[in-house]
Amino acid sequence: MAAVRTRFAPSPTGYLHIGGMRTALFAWLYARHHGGVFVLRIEDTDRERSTQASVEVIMQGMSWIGLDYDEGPLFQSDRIDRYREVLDQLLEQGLAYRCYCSQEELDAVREEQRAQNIKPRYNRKCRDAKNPSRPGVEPVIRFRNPLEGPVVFEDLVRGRISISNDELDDLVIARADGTPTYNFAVVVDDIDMGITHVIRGDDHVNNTPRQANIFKALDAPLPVFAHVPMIVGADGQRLSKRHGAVSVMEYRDQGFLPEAMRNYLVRLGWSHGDQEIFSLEEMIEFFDLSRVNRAASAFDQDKLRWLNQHYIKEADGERLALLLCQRLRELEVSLEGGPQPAAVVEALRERAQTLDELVGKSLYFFQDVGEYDEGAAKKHLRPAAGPLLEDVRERFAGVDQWAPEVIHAQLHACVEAQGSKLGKVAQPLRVAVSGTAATPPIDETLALVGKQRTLQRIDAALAFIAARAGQDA
RNA sequence: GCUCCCUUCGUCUAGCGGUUAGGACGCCGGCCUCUCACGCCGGUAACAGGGGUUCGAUCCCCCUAGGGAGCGCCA
Repeated sequence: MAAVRTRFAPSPTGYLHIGGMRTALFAWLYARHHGGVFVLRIEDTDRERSTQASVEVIMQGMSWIGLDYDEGPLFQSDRIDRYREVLDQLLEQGLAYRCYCSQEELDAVREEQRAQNIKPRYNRKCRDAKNPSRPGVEPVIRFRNPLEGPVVFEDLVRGRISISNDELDDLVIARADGTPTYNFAVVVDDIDMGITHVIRGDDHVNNTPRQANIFKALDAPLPVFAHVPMIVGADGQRLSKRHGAVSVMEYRDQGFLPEAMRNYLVRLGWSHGDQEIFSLEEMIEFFDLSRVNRAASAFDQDKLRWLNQHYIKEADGERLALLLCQRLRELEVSLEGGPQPAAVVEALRERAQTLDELVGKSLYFFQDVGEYDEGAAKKHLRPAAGPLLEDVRERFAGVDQWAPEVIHAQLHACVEAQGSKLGKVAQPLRVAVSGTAATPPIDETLALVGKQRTLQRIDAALAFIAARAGQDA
């Protein structure tokens, strides 16, 4: 049995789309599962729109999510000579022909056909003309598609698909400038690269019969196809910017972990029983194209966030600390005099769904509390909290070992002495020290904030309470 | 318009002729508790519609509806 060879063949005309990333994942997993070869091919025959920058974006995206390739990146633009060679061969064999029809003529024909409610198709004017050439007109090359009979191909996710040749027309395979068009270049490439399984988005199903005919014309065996469904937005419409991020790099920037993204993507349109969490190894072991769903699936940010949180909880602490520091630096937050980033990560990791959130919740450990959260201050920094804060401040001031257990003990001593409850002092403290009403356990939080900063912030809160009392009076 | 494809809770999905139609996210309760979160427990919610086939259809066939894609000298 021939080794499996799959490929990912994006066109470098912008960002790396989430749907493209998932297609790449599936193709990669299929190859890895079968111990086969995964090829990266850049489809840049459209020189107008292709850019080097997008090539880099594609490669970054793949490496971020952990997809390596065994061959490539191969560029179609490097293979122009090869396409020309095949084109000549087809011309010579009469399997393709030159077409001199002008754009205007073609448009007119199409318009006419649309008006008659029939499928717009090339009228094959030049197909059998004895001498169609016109002076001064650079011809395009068209494929001489069979006129009748069915075209059949096997699709691992959809089963056998059959279409009649009389639905197809003689597509252009080379432009007037001699460059090959997509449907032709893919076929030549897939043949030359020995691709056994063509895994791509299902927007290509309708192209497949045309391509199948070219495979036949070239006397090459048909690969197995697998058309994976599209990813749509929450509203069921084609995914676009207005649904939020569509570029994988945006998700990285928003603080998603690559393993979360990968896990989310693999489960979108594919399943292995009820399993939701997959390590890379498990994905490779279990992945199978026949388990890929046929219907389009909606991108669900909430589920992605849930997975991301799962992986944040699981991730190596040092790695997260590094990511945290990196982001704090970008925000120009100084780590000076603050707690160990790794300790902050431990305190916060199960409270954040993204790295962005983690960073947002960690700010008060590293910099002064600016404005108090309005609701929190209103509720907790009230006159009644004054005596408690004063008492606990005094106790804290006398402490040598600034550690959670010690803080905890002092808190309880205070509560007892004041005949109060823990919440009555913890909440005001929390607001004083973080500006918000939600933080990790208070003893842990205070330990991380540090003794000096805690005392200062209690003082500031006391001042705030006093000022407010003055205002009310 | 023509051709092809798709259709199970709001969402991702399991199901492969006989099930109380299962899980996950979300949502709603509850427990835990100094807040938030985690965790745990419980709940809400689906076979697009109509015909067949069959003793029996979510599952097989047909039709309808809805959605998507293609019909380029884009990929």
